[in-house]
Amino acid sequence: MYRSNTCGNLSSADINKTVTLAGWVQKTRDKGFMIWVDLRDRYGITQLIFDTERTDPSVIELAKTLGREFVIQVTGTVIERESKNPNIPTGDIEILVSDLKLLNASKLPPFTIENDTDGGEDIRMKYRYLDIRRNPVKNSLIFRSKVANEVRNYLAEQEFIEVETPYLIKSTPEGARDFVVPSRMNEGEFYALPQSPQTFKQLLMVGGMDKYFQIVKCFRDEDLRADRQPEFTQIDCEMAFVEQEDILNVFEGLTKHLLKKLHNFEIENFPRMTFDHAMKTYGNDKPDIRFGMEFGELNAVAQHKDFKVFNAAELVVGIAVPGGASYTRKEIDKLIDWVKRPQVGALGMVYVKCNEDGSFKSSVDKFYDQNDLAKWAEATEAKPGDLICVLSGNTNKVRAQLSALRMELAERLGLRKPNEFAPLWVIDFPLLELDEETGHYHAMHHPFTSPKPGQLELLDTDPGAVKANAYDLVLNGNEIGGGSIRIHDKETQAIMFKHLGFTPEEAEAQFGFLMDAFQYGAPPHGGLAFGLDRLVAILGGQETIRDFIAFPKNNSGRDVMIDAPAALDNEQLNELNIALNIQEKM
RNA sequence: GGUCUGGUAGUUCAGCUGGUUAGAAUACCUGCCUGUCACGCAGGGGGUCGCGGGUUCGAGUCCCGUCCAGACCGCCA
Repeated sequence: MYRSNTCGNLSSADINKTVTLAGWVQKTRDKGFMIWVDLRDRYGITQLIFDTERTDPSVIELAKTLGREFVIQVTGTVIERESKNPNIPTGDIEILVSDLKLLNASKLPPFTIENDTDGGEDIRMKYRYLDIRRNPVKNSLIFRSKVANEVRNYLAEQEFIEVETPYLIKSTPEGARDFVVPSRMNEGEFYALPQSPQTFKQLLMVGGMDKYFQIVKCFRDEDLRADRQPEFTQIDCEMAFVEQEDILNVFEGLTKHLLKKLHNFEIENFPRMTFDHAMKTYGNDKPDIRFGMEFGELNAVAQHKDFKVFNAAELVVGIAVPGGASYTRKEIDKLIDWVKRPQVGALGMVYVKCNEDGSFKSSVDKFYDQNDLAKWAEATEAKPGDLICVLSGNTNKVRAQLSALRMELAERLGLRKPNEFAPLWVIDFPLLELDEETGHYHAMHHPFTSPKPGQLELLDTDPGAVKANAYDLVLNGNEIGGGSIRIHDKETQAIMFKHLGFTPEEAEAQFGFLMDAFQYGAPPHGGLAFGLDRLVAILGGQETIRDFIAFPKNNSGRDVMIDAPAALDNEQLNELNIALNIQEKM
């Protein structure tokens, strides 16, 4: 037996007990007459004491050699501390050690194993196994496990069945790039790793599985972000014989269950907002509604004077920044520089200070009088003391820019409170999205999404106006889940593929198996998938998902710990019938 | 593919308009210390300033290139 207790559960109730503990040396404090050692495991820290008067000299001698992160086993008596530490759960007691065994020594760790480590991201990733010993990472992984358990509890209760779908599947040209795996037995052919189990879960519905879910890895070979990894985990769900309303209810229930179990946070029915309304009011299809600062469109009250910039603009739109009227000229100039950064891309910004006395001072006083500005304030719901920030130009671009400004200012003003949760359904997404570069439409969600009833005909006349039975669940400005009611008949699916630019032959070659299945009694069905990594991070109050993934990849998709990806040797390449074609860099 | 920021001790960083022997904190090592818990005190070791080239009497500092890391844009059905 390595241990009788953990380092987190002894208290004054255990005084005089003989216990055996095992763990890592967090820290030694050698006072000469006594040595204290903080012993750490997953459960906490317990203080060990080696006393020149009460401990065998040979044990003291060994204790003096202990360094950080040595793995030891001790046996001793639980005693009451002479000076207690109220900051930790085990602070009333310590272990008077009688036996010390060194289980394994440790090299000096490259960074300190503490909550506020001295190590940067880089070095922590290289020694991730040491990083995981730190509370922030350890607790994040434990939290993730809890979330996954609660998901399973809830869905099992609702009679969902967890089914595993294959990881080695077929590449399709739509959507994200696939990770590709060469087949040794099938010369010159490749599997692809799934971007999502989409078609398989639909086939499970055809197979009568009715209510399916899976906590499943998905893979996308696209560039990364703080909240995007090449392999990520989805809570993937599908239901048969359901309408959109049924799905929203089930997964609103799941989200409520998680908020209740993990944060004891209760909330009434989630608000619902159409995609069009979200874009108009927040410039964004995943608005953070923990705070206001809603868009006020100003075309009607700003395009009647000689200000050419506004008159030429498709959209003039502003937001009111609470308390912003007190910003200095310098601060406002910095704000203007911020929106002009290439990442945001605005050409400039007009501002209006709403003074406490009800008057207005703007950067365009030359063109607009107090009456005009009062109407702007009305449209943006600006109060005395606020600053109205106004952008103009191409509708889509301006909305994106003002949305970026809204989020940035809210962050600076502390309006994005991590312990507040504001879920939201965004519904009625467009079915298709125009690719500005190619001029072609592609599926906004995916090609299996059904159009709203009666809108199929619109596809020929005004494809951009067709709305889909598609919905996203948004939490605090993050898309945490999305789904749709699917197409379940071959004819409609064929029409969709046609509009997405597939020839009938291409559609048959890539998705023939699905359309075949639709001919054998496919039930109406739909579903949704949550991004587990992001969901866990947001529920955990963090922006970055990396600490909620045990072994994440870095910005360039590398695992710096195992040093992957890596080259294959020639023997392996030969076996796979692969010849490399790498151009020498000039 | 692009924009921006960074790379100096084990680690996190400072290092001005180019100018003696490149610093601090922390970690580490040694000694001291009768209740520590961010222990304290005294001392010590520790550097290819990412890499390559250039400008210069002289480069951590300026210029060019390159590699690496991070954030973002494009991308992510």
